[in-house]
Amino acid sequence: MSKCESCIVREFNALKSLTREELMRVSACKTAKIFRKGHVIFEEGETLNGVYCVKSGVCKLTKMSENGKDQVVKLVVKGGLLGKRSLVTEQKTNLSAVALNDMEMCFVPKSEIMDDLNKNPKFTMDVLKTMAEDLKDSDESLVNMAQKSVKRRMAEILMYIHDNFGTDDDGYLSIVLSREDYASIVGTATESAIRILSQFKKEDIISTSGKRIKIEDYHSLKWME
Amino acid sequence: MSKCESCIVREFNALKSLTREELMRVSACKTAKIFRKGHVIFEEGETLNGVYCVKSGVCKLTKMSENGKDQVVKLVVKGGLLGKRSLVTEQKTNLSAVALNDMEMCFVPKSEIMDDLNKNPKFTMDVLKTMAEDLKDSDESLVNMAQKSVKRRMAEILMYIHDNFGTDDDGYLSIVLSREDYASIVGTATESAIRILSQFKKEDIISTSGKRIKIEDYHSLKWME
DNA sequence: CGTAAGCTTGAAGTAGTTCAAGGCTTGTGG
DNA sequence: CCACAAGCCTTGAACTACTTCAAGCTTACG
Repeated sequence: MSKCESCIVREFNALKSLTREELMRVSACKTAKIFRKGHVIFEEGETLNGVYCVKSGVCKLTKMSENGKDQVVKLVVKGGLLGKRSLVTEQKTNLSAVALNDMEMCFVPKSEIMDDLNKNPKFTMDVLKTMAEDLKDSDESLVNMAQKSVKRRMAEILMYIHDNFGTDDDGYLSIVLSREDYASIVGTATESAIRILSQFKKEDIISTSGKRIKIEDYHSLKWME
Repeated sequence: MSKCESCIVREFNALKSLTREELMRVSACKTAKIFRKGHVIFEEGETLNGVYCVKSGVCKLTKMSENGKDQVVKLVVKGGLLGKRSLVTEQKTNLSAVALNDMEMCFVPKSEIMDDLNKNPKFTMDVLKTMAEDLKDSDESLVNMAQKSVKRRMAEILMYIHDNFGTDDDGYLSIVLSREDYASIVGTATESAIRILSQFKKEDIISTSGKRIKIEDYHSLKWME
């Protein structure tokens, strides 16, 4: 098992503010875990006793609505921390996390890191900053959800995935989501999501191959209605 | 001007974690401000150089969508802090704040409080906790917006206002919002908001008097579709 | 007491949902 | 390696929710 001190992922998240000694202590207690595609990492309502740090792979954070449909709240990739909120409050988690492909993660027990959170202001400040950023993103999502059309939201999520997570060698989006996942991100019925994607396909804005999606005309997506 | 040390509002927000000395210093630098109904406290994109602490009155935090419509993100009342996010990150604010009725606020310059944020872990932790709570609320709102009908969302915002901000002596909601504000919270056209409220009125779930709203049958709201 | 701002209603149009059926992939066991 | 089943993906058609424009009404306020 590699050490936290030398883990590249550290550069991407709040752990970078820990001192060398703090990191070594954390490193000694962490557990590396592998989650297979589709695996539920944790579920809404569970008590988390630590945070997960994503080393590779992608997962979705979802919340169940009263109508029985899941809503995707956020996608998390390399460097992201799962369970930040539960670390700070004493509450159970309000989201579920599901692996979208095979993932490598490090689990750091709460007990190890709480002490640093209370004593290292730089670290606390850094967690605070990522939280503030999350909050800003969340405001943005809320407005998008409330005011934009399904078509527009779909265009934006495709661009978001393209820009943030990139494409594979053939030019297809490297994150492969089911139509149901897309529907759940955009907040619509699966059929609606499919219809929008079909329309994009007909207009030569995207091309598909099974579930995979390639963006052919990025510019058209950008100026969508 | 009264002192922060003896301000009751302090009990409701993160300032409670400041030591007596810290509070006295903050107190010496704060400015009391009065904002009249409808007054814009700050606007999206402004650089805030401090936080506002609400002593009385209510304000809405809104974000402008690309379609030109405002979306209400949050209502803030006594004890709430405005500009928390801008305190932590060095960024401009992403929301606008508008007074919904006459408000009393204290303005604390950033310079005064940043030092405490860096040196008093208890205070930082407390800000972190309220931020985590905001984030949870925000997730909840996102799911509601994405998955629930306008009617349902309207019912919930009425109950929310009733439960959190109470009623006046006649039983009317003590926060008075325009139909446009309701539309902007629920994320719909003003006419839709009006129609839903009219429907509630016809079904004797609410009664109205001008803009004011009284909830007659709380139970019907609760079991809405 | 007049006028502007906000509330209400109607009617027509559009976007999104739902149910139902059929077609493709992918993976599995014979 | 093929066949078949399960799980996606796709499409159609009817329905419902929401929007938009347009007009009339009520209330608050100078």
